[in-house]
Amino acid sequence: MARLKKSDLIGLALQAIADGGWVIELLTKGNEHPARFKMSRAGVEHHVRLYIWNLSHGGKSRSEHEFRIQITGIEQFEPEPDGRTLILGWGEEFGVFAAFDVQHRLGALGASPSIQITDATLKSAAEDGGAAQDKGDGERAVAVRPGRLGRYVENQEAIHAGDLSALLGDEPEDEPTDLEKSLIDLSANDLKREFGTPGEADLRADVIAQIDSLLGALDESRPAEPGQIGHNLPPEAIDEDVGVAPAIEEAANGIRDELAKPEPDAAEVGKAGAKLAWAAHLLDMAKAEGAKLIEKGKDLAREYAAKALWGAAGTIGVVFKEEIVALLHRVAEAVLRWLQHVSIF
DNA sequence: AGTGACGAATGCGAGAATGC
DNA sequence: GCATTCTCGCATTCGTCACT
Repeated sequence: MARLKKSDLIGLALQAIADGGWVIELLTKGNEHPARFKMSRAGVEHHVRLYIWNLSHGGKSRSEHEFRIQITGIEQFEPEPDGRTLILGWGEEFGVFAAFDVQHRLGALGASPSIQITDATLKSAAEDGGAAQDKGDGERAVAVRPGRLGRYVENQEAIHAGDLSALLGDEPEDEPTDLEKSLIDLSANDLKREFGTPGEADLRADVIAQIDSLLGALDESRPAEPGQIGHNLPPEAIDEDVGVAPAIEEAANGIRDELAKPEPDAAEVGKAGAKLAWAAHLLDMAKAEGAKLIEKGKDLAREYAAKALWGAAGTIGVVFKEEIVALLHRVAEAVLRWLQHVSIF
């Protein structure tokens, strides 16, 4: 069976999460295992530790239905402090990830322990998006299609507790728009860039002008007594009713700061642009789905955006917010034009 | 090209579950 | 109670890859 290299496995998982609209910042080298990374989207941010192996069949002498990962190269699993820990197996022939609950695997490991999952669970996930298998002792092995891996990360605890609604929901996959995909693609760190070429200054000035309009519109739509919002928006802040504006402002200011430099970090600009495009996407979805999301939304990021758009306290005018959505699109498009101009393929 | 490290394939054994 | 089956974990072997 095809076997992927460690760097490919890590890349596959990161790509699956990125395809869900998350901006990924890898904190370890490409083949370092476990991999650690930061995933962020519209003000929501998770630090993640990723353990991943190929999923293989149990062997000739084993049940034909048995698949497993074999834990090699580590003495024990170490959970990510204040973050998420993923134990994944990539099942190439099923096109799904197997995911195991780190809370049940925190003890010392043997010389070459393995963790099993059945083909029925893997097939079921390939069809339905996700599936769980009771392994006894309260442990559930989960299988998840790549397009929903981001949801798995967000709802890991509930899913291993048996609530698969986040994986099985009828909502469309959180597919990024073409604009977001293009920005994410052009945010690759290994792309060469060239600055100061003819026309580049004009494109750069256009981005800054659009950002100024956006920040101005945000200022105007701010309630009379806004309450000062902190710098970064930590994940736990989702529960607070602070709106999506701080995350937008942070991304916009980040772009402006970079573009003030003679040689900006284009990858950072691209990632921030993707964040703005995603915010616009969320706000569009929230507008379409209306206030019901505020009550029922399972996707925290979308709920968060819905609150921001509709104004949880009724203090923010929709007309202003629609204008802001349009401005977010314009900034992201301007960033894309600039990135396309400075990137060398 | 040689070497070592790593990871997957394979086989085996222990223990639990099930059926007679 | 015993035999069989199944699940799970461990050990060994072997192939692949990276490094020198």
